Amino acid sequence: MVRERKFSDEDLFLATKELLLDYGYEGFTFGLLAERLGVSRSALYKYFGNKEELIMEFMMYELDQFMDKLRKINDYNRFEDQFDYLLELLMNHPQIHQLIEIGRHVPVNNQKLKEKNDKLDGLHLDMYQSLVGFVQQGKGEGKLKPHIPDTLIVGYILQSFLVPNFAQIPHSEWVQSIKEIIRNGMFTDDH
Amino acid sequence: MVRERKFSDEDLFLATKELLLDYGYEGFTFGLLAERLGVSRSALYKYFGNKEELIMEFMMYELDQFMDKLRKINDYNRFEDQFDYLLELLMNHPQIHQLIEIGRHVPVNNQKLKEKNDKLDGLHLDMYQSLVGFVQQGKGEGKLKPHIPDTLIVGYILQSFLVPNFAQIPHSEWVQSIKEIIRNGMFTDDH
Amino acid sequence: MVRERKFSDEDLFLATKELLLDYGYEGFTFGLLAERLGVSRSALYKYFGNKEELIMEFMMYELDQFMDKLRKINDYNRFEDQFDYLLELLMNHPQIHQLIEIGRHVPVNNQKLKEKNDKLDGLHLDMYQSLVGFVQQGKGEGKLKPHIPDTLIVGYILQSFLVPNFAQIPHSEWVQSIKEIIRNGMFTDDH
Amino acid sequence: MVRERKFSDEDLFLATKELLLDYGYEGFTFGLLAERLGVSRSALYKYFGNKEELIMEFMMYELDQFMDKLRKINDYNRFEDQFDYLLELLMNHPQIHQLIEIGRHVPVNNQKLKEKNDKLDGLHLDMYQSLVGFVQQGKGEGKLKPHIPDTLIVGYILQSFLVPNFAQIPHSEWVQSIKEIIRNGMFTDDH
DNA sequence: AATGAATGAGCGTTCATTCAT
DNA sequence: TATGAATGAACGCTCATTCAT
Repeated sequence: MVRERKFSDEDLFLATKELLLDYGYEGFTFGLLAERLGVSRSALYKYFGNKEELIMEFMMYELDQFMDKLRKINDYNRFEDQFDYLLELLMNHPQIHQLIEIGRHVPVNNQKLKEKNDKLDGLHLDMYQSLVGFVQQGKGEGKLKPHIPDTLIVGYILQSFLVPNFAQIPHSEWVQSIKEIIRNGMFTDDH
Repeated sequence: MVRERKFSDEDLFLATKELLLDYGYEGFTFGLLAERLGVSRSALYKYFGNKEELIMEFMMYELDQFMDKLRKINDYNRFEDQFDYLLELLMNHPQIHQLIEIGRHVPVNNQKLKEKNDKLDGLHLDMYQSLVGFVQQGKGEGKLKPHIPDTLIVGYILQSFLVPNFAQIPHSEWVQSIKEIIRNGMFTDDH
Repeated sequence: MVRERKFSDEDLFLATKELLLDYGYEGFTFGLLAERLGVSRSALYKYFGNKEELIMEFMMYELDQFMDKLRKINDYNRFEDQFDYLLELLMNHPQIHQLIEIGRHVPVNNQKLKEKNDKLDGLHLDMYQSLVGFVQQGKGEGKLKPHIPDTLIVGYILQSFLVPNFAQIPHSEWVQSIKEIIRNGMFTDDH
Repeated sequence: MVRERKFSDEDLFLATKELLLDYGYEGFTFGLLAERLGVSRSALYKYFGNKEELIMEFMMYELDQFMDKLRKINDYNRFEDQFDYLLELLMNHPQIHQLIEIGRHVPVNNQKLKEKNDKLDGLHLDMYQSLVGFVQQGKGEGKLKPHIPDTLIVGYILQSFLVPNFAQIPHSEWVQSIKEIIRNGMFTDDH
């Protein structure tokens, strides 16, 4: 009964993700996105009322997916296992932190957007609490140093995956090293 | 005899720095800069052919200054002292990494720009090598774990200062904790 | 056997009228009209080639209806009765003049439209002549001042109903006053 | 020291006036205006922050000029003379009423605009009061019929000059007839 | 007959950049 | 050296219009 769409939501969200990471919020334009999808700029407005809305929807889509996986951290009882699971997860979603930062740049002008933003904040909070919960479990088990602020630990772990791997170190080695730094730092023990 | 310039390079670069950090690359405009300097937009074109060039020049200026200080790391013989000096330095230039990231967003369109970009890459390399030298000294002294890639160590240290301090942890405590994570990780020793 | 239309011409023209009066020619959009009719925008194109055409058709429909009533003016023999009938009629179609003005804004781009426009002008002429006929009858009966141009009299009567009633004078009083001005002017007789 | 302007404010306001009358508020575009002035659209933004502002400024300019002349109505003592002066004035500014109506369409979004709007409302009020004063003087002198609402008299006089002169009746005759209708209506006295 | 998908022209607006003085 | 005037490309967005089902 009707023409077939030239692009799926997945296509669009994937392109959005790449462009956002490459150009940031300001640098992201409908022109860029439309070009990448092979459609006209105006076509995008059929699905998203405006730029903010598009990015908000994308953020929710992305965070939703991430949260589904993050919540599975509670399938593990021991902190060590949770830690392994978390790092594995972050490895596969290395830019989640960066995306969230970009999301903070979205100006919230109207009611409709405000609702989306609140929903997004909710997801954000979920994630944060999930991670703080994990940190506290670690401290409770005596595994994490108690005097380091929770927020620093959380931020640090997220940030770790943003270190650019210029020298193209093989992935597994890179991750192993990150894990080790997080666990035991960079310094040897004989100090 | 000749009219005096209404603004110095220092003024200009300082304003540029603040604006870049506040608004990002896309948000940075000649209008903002001119306004802050109290001159007309077109006046800026006497000194910088275009926006990219201006930012490139600024980057070089900034990196140059930073490198002058970074090179002083060699005034110290012991790795531990170098480490302390480096962290102190980074603490006072927390945005150096961020600025470099912004610099990466500058599109390189023409030859002239390409030359500047290469020059900047050169400085970048200097900095990188200086830091890698420091890392190797640390490894040589048996202080740094030898199996962690040099580039990861360098990147990690730089990145550390970008973890956002949302919870407003006092600065000295925050820095101490960062140092400790870098040195000895987040985990306790009883493992 | 065939699918039934989801909206009648009457529905459509009524909606068009309201929207035109509310939003003017520029503010009138297919989107608004489609929404009010509960159909898709593209459905409208089955019946009207384009926006201008639609408005033209509407104008003709509207003028036709009005003319049917206006022609009844000839049911009356005496000018006075015709005058009363006319004012009554205009009172009940106060926007007819306004709609005609809006109609003038429609750009006539192509041949097909030009034909419609000519047809509309024809109707317009009918109306005009009908009114001029009325005026001449008035002059023939010695009721209307012979030296005032026919077209001014016609235009004036039509225009009278467009004076905005900002002060919310009650309708009957307003109309009575208009009638009086038309008949005997604003000035008292003692001059 | 600087390039010469390609158009004066007078040029611009004149073009604005014509376009507003031809196309209405919605139909008026920067593209149209720029084209008529022979400059680029963006050049206009040097002088007017946005469309609303431009139209507001124009309105004030236009009303200011009109008010300067309207105020001179008080140079005359007798109502009859005032009446003659007023009609003469309106003849030379036939669209003033129409322009004000268009002015009402301008959406007032921000503070700066609100101020301009208030100023405009002030001018508007001046004009209205000036005219109502004139009407009351006429009633006081027993020249105007006391039972016709002031606002209708004012509106009617303003509206009179909007009757389109399709038949191209010579100007002086047209005006004389309008005057007569206003004074003594369309009807002869023998009724 | 009717639909949702898509396009393209145009709008208001911003901004880097060039021009003429 | 510095300026205000002007341009043109691009942006976010709207809407009449066409397409394919």
